[in-house]
Amino acid sequence: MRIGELARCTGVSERSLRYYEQEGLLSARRTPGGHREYTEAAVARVRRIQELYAAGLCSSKIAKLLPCMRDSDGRPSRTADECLVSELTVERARIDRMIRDLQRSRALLDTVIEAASQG
Amino acid sequence: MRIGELARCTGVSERSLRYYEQEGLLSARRTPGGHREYTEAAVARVRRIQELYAAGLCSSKIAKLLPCMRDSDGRPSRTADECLVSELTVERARIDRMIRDLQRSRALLDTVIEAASQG
DNA sequence: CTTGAATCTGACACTGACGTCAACTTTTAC
DNA sequence: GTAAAAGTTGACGTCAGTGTCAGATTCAAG
Repeated sequence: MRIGELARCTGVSERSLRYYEQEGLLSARRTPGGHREYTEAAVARVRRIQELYAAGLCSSKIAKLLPCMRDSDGRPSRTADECLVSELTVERARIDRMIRDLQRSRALLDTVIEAASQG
Repeated sequence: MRIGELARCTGVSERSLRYYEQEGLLSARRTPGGHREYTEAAVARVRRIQELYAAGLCSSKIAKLLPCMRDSDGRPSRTADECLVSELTVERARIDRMIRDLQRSRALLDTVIEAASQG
């Protein structure tokens, strides 16, 4: 699978896919001519990367985290070391705060929307 | 209350407070010399602004939304019009998706953290 | 009146994921 | 073999909120 197809079937731009490779999040075999060749597993991986970006993790954190996660076609290739675990624990706390904040903001929007539909 | 005090007691930088004013999110009376004078209500307002920023709304959305919310010292000065309601509904849907995504990512982190503490 | 702390405006820098364009090469289709 | 389509690298631009610095002004205290 080449980059165009992967882009189409994940909805992620080619630019982003090359960026992911540059950041060490995604790898690809190369054709003799230098074109990227992706496996089917890349689709799930790209989706997962997007998910983690959306959760506010930066490239370097994702790069360290990915090898510790069970992939669609394999067991995790690594276990998180002590340092990574402490980083991830911090991220998890941040995510928890973020969820709480989003729920509050959602409630605020609800109030305004409801007030408009009533009044 | 001047800008330094407001910054200290909200934890938001003076730079950001001036930016909020520039974006129409926060207003202040001025002393004869031009220094900003904030009321007590500004503290709650700044916290609310930060909350909405954290929920991913941009300045212009927040600017339109704020007058429709009940403030600590007052009833909403406006009701959202049809256009704003539809924008807010879109934002609410985005927030809902974001919460779901965060919960998924949180679960992923949990799995990795737990695997490390077990194995 | 003077001094120092606080504030003012305006401009430029940064971050990080990604858009976009240029110039070139590889692959694909006929 | 040739043209079109797809891919390559590299560089620079964007956005939005904020950091930071410079130079000028105002405020509070002695």
